[in-house]
Amino acid sequence: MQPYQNQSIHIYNSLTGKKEVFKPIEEGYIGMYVCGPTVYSNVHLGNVRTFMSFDMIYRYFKHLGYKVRYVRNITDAGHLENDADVGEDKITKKARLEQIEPMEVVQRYTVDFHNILNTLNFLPPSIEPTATGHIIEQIELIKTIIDNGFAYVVNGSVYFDVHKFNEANEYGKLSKRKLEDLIHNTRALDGQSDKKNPQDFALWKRAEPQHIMRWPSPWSDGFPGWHLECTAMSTKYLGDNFDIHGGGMDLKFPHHECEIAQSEAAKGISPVNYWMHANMLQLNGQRMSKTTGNTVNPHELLSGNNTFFSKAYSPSVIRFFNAMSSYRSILDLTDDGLLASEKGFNRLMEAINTLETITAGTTSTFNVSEWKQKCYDAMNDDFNSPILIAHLFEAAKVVNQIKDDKASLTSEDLELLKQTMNAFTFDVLGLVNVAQADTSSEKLSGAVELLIQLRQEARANKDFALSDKIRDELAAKGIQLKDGKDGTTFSTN
RNA sequence: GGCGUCUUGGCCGAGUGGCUAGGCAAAGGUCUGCAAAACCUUGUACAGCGGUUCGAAUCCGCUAGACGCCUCCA
Repeated sequence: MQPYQNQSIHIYNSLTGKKEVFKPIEEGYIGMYVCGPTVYSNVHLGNVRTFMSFDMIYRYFKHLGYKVRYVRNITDAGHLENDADVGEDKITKKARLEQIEPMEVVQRYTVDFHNILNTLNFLPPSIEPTATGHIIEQIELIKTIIDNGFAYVVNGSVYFDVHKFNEANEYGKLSKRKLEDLIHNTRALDGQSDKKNPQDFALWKRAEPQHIMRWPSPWSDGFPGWHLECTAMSTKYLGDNFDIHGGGMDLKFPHHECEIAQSEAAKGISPVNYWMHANMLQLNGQRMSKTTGNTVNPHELLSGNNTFFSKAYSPSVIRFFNAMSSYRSILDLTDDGLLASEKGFNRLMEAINTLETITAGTTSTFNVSEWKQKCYDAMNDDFNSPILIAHLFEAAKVVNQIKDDKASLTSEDLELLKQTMNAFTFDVLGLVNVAQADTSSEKLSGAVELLIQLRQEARANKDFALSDKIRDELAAKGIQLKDGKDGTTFSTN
């Protein structure tokens, strides 16, 4: 019996606009695809937020005992910048600027991407396929779409015929757009396009001579369209119809809309049962933007080397901050918000450390099993991590009350509380107990313990000048002494 | 301009047609040689104006504002 058999998850499905009961295609197994980064520069912090939310979702599924195949791609072939593009994609443009090979750019930023995610305690996906590794699959997919009459070839490029597709299908059902509206509201293009209609999108693009990344195909030496790679890779590893497809809200249109169209045109079935979209990350109430300079990258956030925040924030604090709001809400990154999260996070960690030191009583004044189910209910309700955290704080309060002899738990309940706290805090939310790791350094704690003892003696002799000196000098070094009932402890910050 | 989302206490941030999270900050208290830290306690908010309802912050309409996509930036 797996834990998921006792839980009923509801997921907000972007396709229907409703929370729906989650039922995997195959019981006990989940196929989940999330659009990964384009590795032509440092990964965008907003992108990291999306991946962080899906990391938490992945962790929760695993916690429930599901076998999850989580596929997150690497877009290393670049994608077209716009319709008027003469065949140069983002990756080659960057490479030329830096005078290096495109695959060198890809390699550098892929490594960088992984470093950041490791630092932030992400679980690696089950498969991390690259676009360049699936050119053949993409070519095959294009052939099928052409054979089915939904794409046409012009000058060595292949375009998806949106109008033809829309005759018997519904283009726009995910983003709630109507083709007629798109037609009326599409800006006049510069007329250089080979496309029959502005709404059509490229499946294959002929490479211009200066384009370095290119592959042979039946139509031309060229490269695949951006929307195609996700369709090719998701269906290859998860099947023509799979459970969950996620990504950032900005990908809903046109990217995900085009994925649906490609799949339906090629296979005749809708590819995804549950579409999930993480909302955007803002910086001080404004959209992050390179052009206006209102942007901070993950390295700068973690190092504190930026002009937006008063200090560096630890990976767990960043994760905690993210989990304090819903993945479907716009999240505004601010110094005040991060500071508040840091304090809250530290308080939670203190309570979890205290939990290891308290002892069981003969009765329970707190219903642990009921509380435990509330934690699950929170996550079952479209992964409502803010509610989960509220429950964790409720438990933290109980722990502190037990420490003050104002509450008690039987040993069974205490054990259950420990297990549940740890499971949700560390396994599901992916937090790391930094404070504990810091103070476990033996040399440091040995030295500080000695100072604590000397200060204790000074205090006993009422030599407060010395005792305060020890306290203040340590504080200046970032070591805080905490006088409690049962002696003095310390923490580093 | 089109389509869509949102507007909650000092700040952040969940949620629900009546039982009104949580965090941060604040105030009071406990502890302490004094502090700090920690802990305890307190705090009735839902943009504005109408409407539906026994009852709305929660449903409907209008207004104002913010944001997103449509157009390179995730």
